[in-house]
Amino acid sequence: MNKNTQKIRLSGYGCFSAEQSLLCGQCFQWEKQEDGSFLGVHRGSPARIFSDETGILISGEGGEAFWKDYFDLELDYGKIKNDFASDALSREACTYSGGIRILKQEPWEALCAFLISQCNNIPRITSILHTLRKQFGQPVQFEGRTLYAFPGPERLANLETEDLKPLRAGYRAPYLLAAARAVCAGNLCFEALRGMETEKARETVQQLPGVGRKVADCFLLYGMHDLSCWPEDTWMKKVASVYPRAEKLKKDKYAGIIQQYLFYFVRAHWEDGTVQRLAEMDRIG
DNA sequence: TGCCAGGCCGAAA
DNA sequence: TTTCGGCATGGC
Repeated sequence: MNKNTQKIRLSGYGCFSAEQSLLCGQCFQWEKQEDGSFLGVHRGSPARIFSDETGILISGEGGEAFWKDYFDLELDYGKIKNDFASDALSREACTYSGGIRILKQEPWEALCAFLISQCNNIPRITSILHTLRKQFGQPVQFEGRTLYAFPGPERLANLETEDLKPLRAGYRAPYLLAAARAVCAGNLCFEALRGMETEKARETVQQLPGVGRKVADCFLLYGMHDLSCWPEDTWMKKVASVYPRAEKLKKDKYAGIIQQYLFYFVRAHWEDGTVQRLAEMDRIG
């Protein structure tokens, strides 16, 4: 065990599943292990995360406050779910994906992840980001393995598109470089974005090439923890097509959390017709 | 071979 | 203001 590695147990917070929170598509750096734990690096700190009904077990670097902040454990998700689950589809989404918490991700990493996400699928996004970390990130030794921290903008800013060929990211690669250069040149400042109203922050980040409304909202929700953002995508358009209440939910203070519940549930239950049946019940009721 | 995947962009209507 | 094709890539 490294000298900085600690074992931390967090219990009594509820509404948390490592599996759901780390693999629901909001982040892409955690790898599931055979024992059910998850291995990854957050803000340069490697860790193994495990959760069950008794709480969360963390073995790794970074202290208790560091991981409590990442998982946003102080926010009362039980209350949010109670307020939200007033119809059949919402209740089902809460039951199915109620272990999801919106993580407080590192902003630069989240921005890159959702630049890569456009017109892409989760396994491939994960693969591209893994290659990016391995090619350009700082290696971190943990439990006898080599993990990789996410490369900072300064590492990417001086590269050329050709250097990113191994990522197989296609037309998205130049977007990463442009974002890195904007951050390094001071044209995009995450601290400044924190002080802005949502609309102004969205407008600012959309000035980057490759950032439209969807990528901007994903970045604001997952990277800046603006829980009011609703990153509407193809799946949520499917929800809206059968579920009129989706329009109202977009304006909720916790719209992002609700969107993530619905996204996870609908992605799993669209093809078997469950979503359509529940939405129909809501219309009749 | 064709279509789709947590879009964006610029041109044309 | 809306619509549409192209953009890289990989899996099915």
